[in-house]
Amino acid sequence: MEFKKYNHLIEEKKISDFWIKKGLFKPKKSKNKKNFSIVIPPPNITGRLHMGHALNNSLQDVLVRFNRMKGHETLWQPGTDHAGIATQAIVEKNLEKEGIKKNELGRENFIKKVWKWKEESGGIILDQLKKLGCSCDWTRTRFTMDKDLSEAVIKVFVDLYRQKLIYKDKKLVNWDTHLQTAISDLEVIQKDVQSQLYYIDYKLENSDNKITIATTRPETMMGDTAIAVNPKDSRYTNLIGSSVIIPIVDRKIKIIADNYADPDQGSGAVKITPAHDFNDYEVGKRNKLEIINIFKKNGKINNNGIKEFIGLDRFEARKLLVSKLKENGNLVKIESIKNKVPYGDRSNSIIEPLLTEQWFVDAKSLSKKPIKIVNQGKTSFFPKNWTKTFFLWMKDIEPWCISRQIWWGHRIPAWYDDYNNIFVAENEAEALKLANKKNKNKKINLKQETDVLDTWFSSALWPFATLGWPNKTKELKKFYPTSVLVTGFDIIFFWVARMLMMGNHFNKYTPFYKVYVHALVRDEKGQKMSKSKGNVIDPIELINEYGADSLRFTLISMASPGRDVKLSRDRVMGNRNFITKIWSANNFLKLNSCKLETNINFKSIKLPINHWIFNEFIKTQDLISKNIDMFRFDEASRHAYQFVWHSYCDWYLEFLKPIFNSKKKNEIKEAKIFSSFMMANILRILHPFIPFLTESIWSKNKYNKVFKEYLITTEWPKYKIVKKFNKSQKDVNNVIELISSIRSTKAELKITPKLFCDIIFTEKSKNLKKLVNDYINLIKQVGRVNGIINKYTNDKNAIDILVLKEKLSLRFDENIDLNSQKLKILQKRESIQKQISTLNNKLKNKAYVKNAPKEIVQNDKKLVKELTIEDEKLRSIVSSIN
RNA sequence: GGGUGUGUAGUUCAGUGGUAGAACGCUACGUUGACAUCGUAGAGGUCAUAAGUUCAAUUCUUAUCACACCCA
Repeated sequence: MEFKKYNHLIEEKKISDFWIKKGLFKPKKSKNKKNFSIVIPPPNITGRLHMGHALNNSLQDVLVRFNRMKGHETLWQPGTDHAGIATQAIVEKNLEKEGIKKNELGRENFIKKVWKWKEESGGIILDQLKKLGCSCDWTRTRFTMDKDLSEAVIKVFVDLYRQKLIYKDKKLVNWDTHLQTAISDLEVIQKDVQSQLYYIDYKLENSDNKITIATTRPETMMGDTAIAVNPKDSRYTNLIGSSVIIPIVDRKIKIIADNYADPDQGSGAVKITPAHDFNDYEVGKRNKLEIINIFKKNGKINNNGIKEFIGLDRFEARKLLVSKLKENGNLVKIESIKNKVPYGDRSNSIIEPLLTEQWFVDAKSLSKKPIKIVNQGKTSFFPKNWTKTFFLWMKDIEPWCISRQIWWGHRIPAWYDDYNNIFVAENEAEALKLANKKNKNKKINLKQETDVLDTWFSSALWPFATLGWPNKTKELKKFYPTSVLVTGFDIIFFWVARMLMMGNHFNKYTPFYKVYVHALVRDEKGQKMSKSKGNVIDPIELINEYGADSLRFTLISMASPGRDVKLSRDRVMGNRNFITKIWSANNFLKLNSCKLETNINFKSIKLPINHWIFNEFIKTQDLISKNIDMFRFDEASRHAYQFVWHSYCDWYLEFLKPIFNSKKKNEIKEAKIFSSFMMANILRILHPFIPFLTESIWSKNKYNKVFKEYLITTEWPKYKIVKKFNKSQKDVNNVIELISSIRSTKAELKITPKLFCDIIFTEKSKNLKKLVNDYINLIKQVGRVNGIINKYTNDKNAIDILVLKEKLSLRFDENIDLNSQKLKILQKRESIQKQISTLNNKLKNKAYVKNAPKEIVQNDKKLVKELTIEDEKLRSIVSSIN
């Protein structure tokens, strides 16, 4: 009979549609009244599924499916975020292709275009997650710009403002001149670059003396308001307080003393430009220096610059200024150095510190509660060393700049009157009320703040806003706090910390009990995947080629704590083979018309191999369960793989064959039912890892009739080890060892495996003899044995071997060459004797016998005895070969 | 500069204070109508280096080296 191959493309699509159509991803009232919930880290609407997503969501799905099967009422809350800057940039670019400019379109119309784009292209990544098998409750899909979520954002903003935890301030911020918006310090990437360090002479006023400073940004000289030297730097003490002239710019500034100047850096004197450097800004504040801003918002020189530079881009200005310095003889030297330069993570353009008015969250105040919560273990990180990283940042947190000068996002609910008074309220009507109170009897003209909020501001509310907050919904009651957050370490600060701040501020409870932090997915050489390196593996491509199950199983099995996932195509292929193996094992059951029609009555199970496989299964089931609970996905999947392939397929199915070939009707019947029963249970324990294949086989085998459920909602197996089965479990393990010994002996003797042999007992071998007799039918077929010869003949074609420390002889029908075997035994003896002697040396050591635990010493003694006996038996075998 | 993590078989990784494991790869051989996307057998390790603690260290401590990441 020939079977169809498993077609993952067809099956996965079919099963996925089926689950969704039947609504099986929705939370289902639980009998045990326990709840389990996860909120998805919302991918942004411009995103496409990459390996990081695939790993992140495969792991969540394991947890979700596992807990659903455990009978908990389970919600996996999906959704996307609006990615303010990224989305605006894409839509803007698309419009430009049509010749439409954003500013001509106007704010309102532009936002309409963004929504249109979102409806058309913003859901792709969610469809990709469905393809991966994610069992989110898709009917609850949320978007950070949804009406209710936006209301939550506004409420949070207003509340925090009233609590003075949000404020407006004029500060130096990270300004992206390309996007023309402020960004938070987390969105700035410090990159190592090769730069030029310019040494420039500033002439002292009324003197021919000069002072040399070093800078990588000569153009900012136009904004210089001092030169700082270290008060302890004896080279300059006499110059403190005197004035110098900025070359080219021709403006007078003072030399001041400030500890910021490092005598060992450059010349020890440093120019101070408070408007364009964070450190200089502090120096300026300390010394009450003037602040001269020389840049426009697009990075071009403004009217504060010298005449011929106005309107030049910052880099052109630098070039021109350097050439002028050279001409004038002010440039001492240029040094090539490595330094860090700030870049915007979205625009990849150099960030300019710029003095502007922005909105800030008092992160310091909001950080206190999360620090406490994590300290108390109410939210805990796994692996736990991330706690330290979290604290390090949290305890040294800076105000969070939340305003963005873009259009797409939550517009800040603040209104200004003509006198620039600020009124923060949930809507304009409320703001007007406030304004009326303030400006009695005056005519009021309100204008809303044009800035929008940082996307992460709304993401910070994700765990409760998606559940209906601020309304007291039943979802909020049931599923908040969420059970676990699964995320990559790269967004611990961006997202996790901020959710902890907001969650703990606005709710009685912390947003999640546990945070499982997984690693990065890299390529097989351990390199970060990036488009520029061209080593990106597209998960969708792998899914199409090998199936979602194969990809999932690979990622899950490689998710060891604290280690990056090094993914290669070969590995996915290997796991595809595992999928195929299960499929073909099921074909074997079908071929033998194995069927499960009712549940199993364990008392009626007689066959030792069934006892064996069952107890081995229980061991596996418990290991998987325990390991998933401990977030050891790698271990869990390893045990599953090991059991299914090497116990069920390699041995159990082989042991079934002699039974199916026999004429014992009762045994055949039991074997057919029990093998199916075990298959059903295998499908159950594998389901969280490889949901598609398992559900597909489950439905084809009609197991839902017995278990009254689809696989996805069936119970996680709850069976316990049957003690009565222990004897046969041990026996079958011994039979396996015997058969393995026979096989390796044949291989060592270079006898074709095809050949059958006889078993002869040459000495008492009481236990072994009984075992062989009891299991002779299995041994005959699986071990290729003719039978047992009870009479010992000194046969030249026979060889003695040790199995389970007892001796037995294998007799072959053709001449055998014992020499290779002899060599093998001699090697074995050598290793045994070495072991014996190390053990004896240990036992001679009085300190060891005195200090080591008794069991250990006892065990050593026992081992010496056993090894000595084994060695003696091997010796006699060798001598018999002679 | 500060911090974190990782060095175990050819590769990717588990693991343990007291006999070193898996998967993939490799080699040889193919016997059974589930499976060649397979089966059987096998080779392969000074557990990064050094010192210390201990009766005993691959495991604990410290230092060094290498690599990766985070923060400044």
